[in-house]
Amino acid sequence: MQILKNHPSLQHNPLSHLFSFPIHEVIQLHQFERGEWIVREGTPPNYLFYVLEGTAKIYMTHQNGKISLLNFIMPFEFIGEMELLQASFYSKGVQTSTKVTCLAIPYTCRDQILEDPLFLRHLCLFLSEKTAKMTIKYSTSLAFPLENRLAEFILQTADGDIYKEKHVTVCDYLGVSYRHLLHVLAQFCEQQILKKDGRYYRILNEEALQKLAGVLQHQ
Amino acid sequence: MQILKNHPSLQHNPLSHLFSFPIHEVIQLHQFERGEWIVREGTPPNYLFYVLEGTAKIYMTHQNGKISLLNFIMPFEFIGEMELLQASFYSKGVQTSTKVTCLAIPYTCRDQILEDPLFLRHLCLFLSEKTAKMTIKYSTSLAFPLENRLAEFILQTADGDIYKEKHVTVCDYLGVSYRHLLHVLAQFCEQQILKKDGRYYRILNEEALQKLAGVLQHQ
DNA sequence: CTTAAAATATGAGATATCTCACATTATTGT
DNA sequence: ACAATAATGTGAGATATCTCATATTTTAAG
Repeated sequence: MQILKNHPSLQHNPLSHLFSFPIHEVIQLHQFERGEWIVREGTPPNYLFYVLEGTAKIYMTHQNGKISLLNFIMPFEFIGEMELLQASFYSKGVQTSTKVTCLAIPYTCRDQILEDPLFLRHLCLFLSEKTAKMTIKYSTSLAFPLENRLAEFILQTADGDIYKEKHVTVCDYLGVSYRHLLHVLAQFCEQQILKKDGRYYRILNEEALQKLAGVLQHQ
Repeated sequence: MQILKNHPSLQHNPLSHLFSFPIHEVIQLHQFERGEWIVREGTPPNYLFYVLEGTAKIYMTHQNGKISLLNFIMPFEFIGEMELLQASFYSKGVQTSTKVTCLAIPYTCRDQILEDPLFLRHLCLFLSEKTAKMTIKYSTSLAFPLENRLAEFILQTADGDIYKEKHVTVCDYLGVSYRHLLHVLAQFCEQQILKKDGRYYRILNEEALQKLAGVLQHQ
């Protein structure tokens, strides 16, 4: 992790207008390498982060050794906001998938931050969307088999007609075993929906995927 | 649904201190009978509700006809806060399980409400907890079989050593089929963990349930 | 009190998903 | 360039969970 000083993003940062005090005096710019842990599971961070560039993954480990990939974090999302609000919150692990640049506001400003109505409203909106997405994930995970959820995931993450996500990541994300993920992918290939092309999969029949994903229909 | 006028709860309501304007001038007291729908799925409400007494259930219907019972709503929780924040939010259905009394703030006050820092902070905290709970539900639902999740649910809802939740509700809540729920309950009976007593189940071996629930271990 | 609707119950067979064991290929750190 | 680690791939058998069909009992509505 690296702290960038005197970087232009600091003066004209996208959060400053949410605060009534001169946030640029305390805000920092942190840069993480790919694969670094921004937050270690169980250890609350000392900053509220706001991602400017890059993506990361939120993980948690269960007693039985299973690992859940709870979500991807994208630019313009917060990290550490739940620990800021509730000191007792159990921190999930956050690991970068790419190089990540983010704004970092030290928790020492907690009281000031949590009194700014513009910021709080922004945070409410963020949390509301976060809840809504997680609720959808929860309910679809119970109501539909992998076939449908994977179809949606492939459509969401494909680059043109090429699907190339890492299996290990995907099975943590969709909450199924590696074995079963491969099994359903093989099924898609048999049905001529996908075609394995070396290390990638090529989408042969996008309509079929859309049909499978369509039944999830979350508004 | 009934609107109670001039009720003492209105003057000394637990929300008034969160607002900088005289909320008691606009706040109402609504009372719903058992089984009534406070919010119809897909139809945003016109009020922000705050439950004072009673409990309710949040439902959503999937394309394939499956119904998810997303959560129980307890006293001192909000209803309709997500629609208040995001007009585009798809409303889930909310049905009372008992008689429910709640404070109702008309959406016409939206702009005033969403500028009050104390209220916003309270709402952030509420949403943060809501997200955290849903995240736990999501990840445990994927990582553990019904056996463990049901054990926890029985411990949470039992009245002394008597478990008497409705099967239909429970299988919507835990996201499994009715058939499978009965199957696992029968297993518990075989293992002498429960004993069916007419319409109820009696807990014979609480330690066994605690052991099963223990592996969920969410901090 | 009667009837319709909801909830409970059970069997049997299908399917989705998991575990484990093991082999092969990338990727990464030194 | 090499070794260690991570990721991929496959088979076989077990288990969790679902679907459907059908019967009985309880609850709610008129």
